Amino acid sequence: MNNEEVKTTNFIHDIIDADLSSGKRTEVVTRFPPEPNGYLHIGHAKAIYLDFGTAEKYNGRCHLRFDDTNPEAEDIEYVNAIQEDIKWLGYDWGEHLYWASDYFDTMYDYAVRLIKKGKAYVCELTKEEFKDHRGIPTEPGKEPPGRTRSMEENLDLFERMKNGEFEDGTYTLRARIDMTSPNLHMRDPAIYRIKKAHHHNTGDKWCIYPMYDFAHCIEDSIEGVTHSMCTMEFEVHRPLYDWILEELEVFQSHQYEFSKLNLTYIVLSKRRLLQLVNEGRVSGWDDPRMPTLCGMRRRGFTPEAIKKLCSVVGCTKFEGITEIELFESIVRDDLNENSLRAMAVVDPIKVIIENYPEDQVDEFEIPNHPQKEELGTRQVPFSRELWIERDDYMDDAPNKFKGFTIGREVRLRGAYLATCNEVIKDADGKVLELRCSYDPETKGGSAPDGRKVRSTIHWVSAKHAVDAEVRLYDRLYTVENPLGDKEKDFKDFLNPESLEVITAKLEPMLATVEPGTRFQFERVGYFCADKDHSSEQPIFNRTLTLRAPRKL
RNA sequence: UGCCCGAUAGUGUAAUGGAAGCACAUGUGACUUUGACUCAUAGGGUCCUGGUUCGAACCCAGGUCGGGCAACCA
Repeated sequence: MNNEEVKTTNFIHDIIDADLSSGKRTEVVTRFPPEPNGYLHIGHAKAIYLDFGTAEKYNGRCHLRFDDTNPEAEDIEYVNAIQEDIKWLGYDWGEHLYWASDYFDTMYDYAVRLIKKGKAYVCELTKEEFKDHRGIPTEPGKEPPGRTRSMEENLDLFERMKNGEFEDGTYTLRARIDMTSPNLHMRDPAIYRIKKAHHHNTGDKWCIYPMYDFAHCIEDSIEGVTHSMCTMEFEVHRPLYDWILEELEVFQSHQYEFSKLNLTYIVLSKRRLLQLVNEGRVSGWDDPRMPTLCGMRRRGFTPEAIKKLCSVVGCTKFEGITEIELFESIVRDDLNENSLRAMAVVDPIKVIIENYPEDQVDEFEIPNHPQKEELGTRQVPFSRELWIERDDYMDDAPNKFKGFTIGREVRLRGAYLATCNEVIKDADGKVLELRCSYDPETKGGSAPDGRKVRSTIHWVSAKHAVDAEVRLYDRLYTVENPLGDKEKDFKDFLNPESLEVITAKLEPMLATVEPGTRFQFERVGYFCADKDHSSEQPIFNRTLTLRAPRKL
């Protein structure tokens, strides 16, 4: 899992190649333009990967630009979180951190320039009135009265809008394009509106703010962005993007659209994510079940796996839905390669090794990774009483079963071979403990006489075990596409078993690790020490189970 | 019944007029001190109808199906 993603190509890179070889462009400048009104999720990761990754591939640069043109919706609290998430993914914007609000003065001047060209006018229509004038897709619109206003009067009105002489909603500045255009976005779109709102960067300097369509292309142009990538829903806005830059006669940035990421069992709309948080369906934005980058980080997913996914799904204009299994496979591949092994028992039953001395303790040196000797070993204590998984005992087990059954010899991973002699159950038949005997000649887990055991199970010494809160996470929804049923709300498909909290028995080393450290608990799954994990209060989150084992 | 975009195995994506590949998923087998990993192996695809061409997934025409667009949001 390295930098191979930079080698990928796609239709936008084909265009860049052509632009570079034709001389249309001599460098590649991209930008990632989040609005600071929420947390970044894996859909944004695709955009970040494309924006930063493309700049990287062409030795260009990628700007981080906060698109803060709507003070009512935005909040500075998101700014740091967004930067942290981008850095976590491994990208660096260097000194190229910008704000749309940096350009408010220029945007105002540009608006005045349009008015002077007769390409913009002040419109006194209310929202509803304009809606009526705009018409519907199949019928042309009607010209608003302000369209014929003189340039001088427009200039005066616009300045008075800026000076705060009018209330919110009374006037807008509109581009004067074509009320009959088949593209609704070209029917005299609003480019400035009055909003007497405090802005986190510009304070109370402005009471008019530019609309996205006007602001975004100008931001791109000012920064010299050559290839401005966004998702498909902006495709119909592109004629307006081009129109504004052409009328302004400024640097012509170009917009390219790709389809956004969709994954089965995942919902990515900001509004719905907010609902989950507000209604307490999850513990917060960084709940490990959330598809937010902070949630996925807490869950134990790696930035490398997220980027690899973005690389593998590619970049096209086709809006499909990628199976989550692809991502899970990439995650397991990464975690299998890079996480250390440990032993933990999540559903414990007691094993007593009857012929093992009461006070004896063995320290076994067990490899941290079966295929990577260089990752070293660790000491794991063994004693007379152990915890093993409830699943690792079965009455009258078939041959294929890997675990104890009466009379069968099993390998205790890295320790000894042991045979189960007796099972003790309660009145309901629930297994309470196993009575076993071990072979002292099999230290380390192999028999001097060469006899084979088909089963190896994990264990934790009861005397040394550390109790930990372990959070077993599963898919947040029960269906592939929770938004697919028009009759039902997506929350109707919430998986009631998406979180199960248990107390597990850990090998002692695990209590001492730093929050965020990832492990494979052998034969159980991949786990990550939670951000609140400590040696006094160990907490682990399950990232994923191991690949589903074959059925018996 | 307006405009824009799209369609390649179950899913995602290559092939840019010259043998339809890859990954995930699925089936089978081998190996294993993790039922993991690894290895081997199998099945499965160009939306439809015409046209151009020696040759079409690719170019053209018409259709079908899917998505997007009517905030003073981004």
